[in-house]
Amino acid sequence: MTDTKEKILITALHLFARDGFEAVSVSTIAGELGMTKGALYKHYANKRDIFNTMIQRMFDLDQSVAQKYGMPEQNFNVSTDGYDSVDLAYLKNFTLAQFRFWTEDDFASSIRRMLSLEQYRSEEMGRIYQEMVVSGPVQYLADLFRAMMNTGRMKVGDAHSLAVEFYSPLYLLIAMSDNKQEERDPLAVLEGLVDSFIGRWRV
Amino acid sequence: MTDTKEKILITALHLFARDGFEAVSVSTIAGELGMTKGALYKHYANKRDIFNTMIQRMFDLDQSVAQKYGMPEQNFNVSTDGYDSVDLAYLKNFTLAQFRFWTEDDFASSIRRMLSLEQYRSEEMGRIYQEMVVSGPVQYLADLFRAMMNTGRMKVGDAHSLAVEFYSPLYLLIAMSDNKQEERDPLAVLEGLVDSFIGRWRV
DNA sequence: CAGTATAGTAAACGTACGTTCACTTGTCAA
DNA sequence: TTGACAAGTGAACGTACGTTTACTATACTG
Repeated sequence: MTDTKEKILITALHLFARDGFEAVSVSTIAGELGMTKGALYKHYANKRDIFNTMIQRMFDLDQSVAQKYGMPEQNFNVSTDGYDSVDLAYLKNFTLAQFRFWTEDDFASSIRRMLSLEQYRSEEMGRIYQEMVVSGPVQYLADLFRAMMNTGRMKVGDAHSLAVEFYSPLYLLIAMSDNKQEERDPLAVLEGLVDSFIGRWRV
Repeated sequence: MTDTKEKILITALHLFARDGFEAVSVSTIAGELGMTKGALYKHYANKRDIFNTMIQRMFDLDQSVAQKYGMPEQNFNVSTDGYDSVDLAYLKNFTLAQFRFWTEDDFASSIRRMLSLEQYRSEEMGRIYQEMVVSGPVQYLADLFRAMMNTGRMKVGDAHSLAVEFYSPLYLLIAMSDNKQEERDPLAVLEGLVDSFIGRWRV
């Protein structure tokens, strides 16, 4: 029962991430699982309910990942507390882990692609997508850099611009990884750029 | 006649850019223009024909823009000829113009958002999107940097990594600009980062 | 063992889709 | 003036959609 409900969620997520919510039919989801669409309504109230469950799952996952890597919780709301123990070297590990998370983790990668397809449909979806992988991380890093500058753990500069500079390669390389046939190892490129950044801004 | 056909194209493009091709109905497009859907088929063979015309228009536009700014033609195929007269200062102007083009030009901005919504639906759409605003520009810049290094117009380094470093802020700021309520001027941030890059890599 | 959820099927519901067609209108050249 | 053509209407086509319903088989629980 719970197993079937979970299979529906993951199957639907994969389809939504490729074609978008509206372009995927309930019949297709059910067919992919070898069942009829009627059975699907024993587990979810309607099509939108499947989608909403994914979003809820994503919010839950985000919190647990932030805790796992010891970073101050984002929860898609930036807080300026708890930055005291973070330095540039630790930030590097977190950044590489973030890349792997958004490209290799099946759920995270799928939800990211799905939300990128829904981001213009409503103000709410746009906000969620932005806070998850666009302006959210930038805002977060800017606050982090400001805190590090104030406590002498980093040279002083324009925190917002530096946040854009630091985060943008991660964002671009994630987008590039959606396309296969990439010859260069994106993780090596990312690591090189992070090292270069650290070399220029560490005290 | 030609005027109506053009209005249909632009109206459909705006709708496709917000909701995606499949989620927009022919009735909605016609209704937006105050006509019935039957009339629409006097101008386009079917719904897909409207979409294909947009793509063709985009390829045409890309060529003319590349010529306008005096850059060697991309045409979504990277060529290593014609890089001789380009230097880092000129590249800065081109980069700022590119940002304005992809965010302010109505057609370019709409087609970019539409293709981002279609990029996972087929291998072909993914390739077009990538070559237009993701790996295409990176490849192009890498070739450009290599040529500049070989002729002593730029310090020597890893061209591909530098291309990612140079292009990624542009790509991220374009994505951020899709979300309003941005307080900082993205063009100023971009210009600052480009200046910083030039300062580090000019001979 | 009887009874009651649970998880599934198959068919039907009304609605909306993309597309076609017969028909009407206006324009303009022969 | 007439006749062809371009552009639009509105209804109809068949199909597919999301959802509901009546029914069935299975499995746990008193």
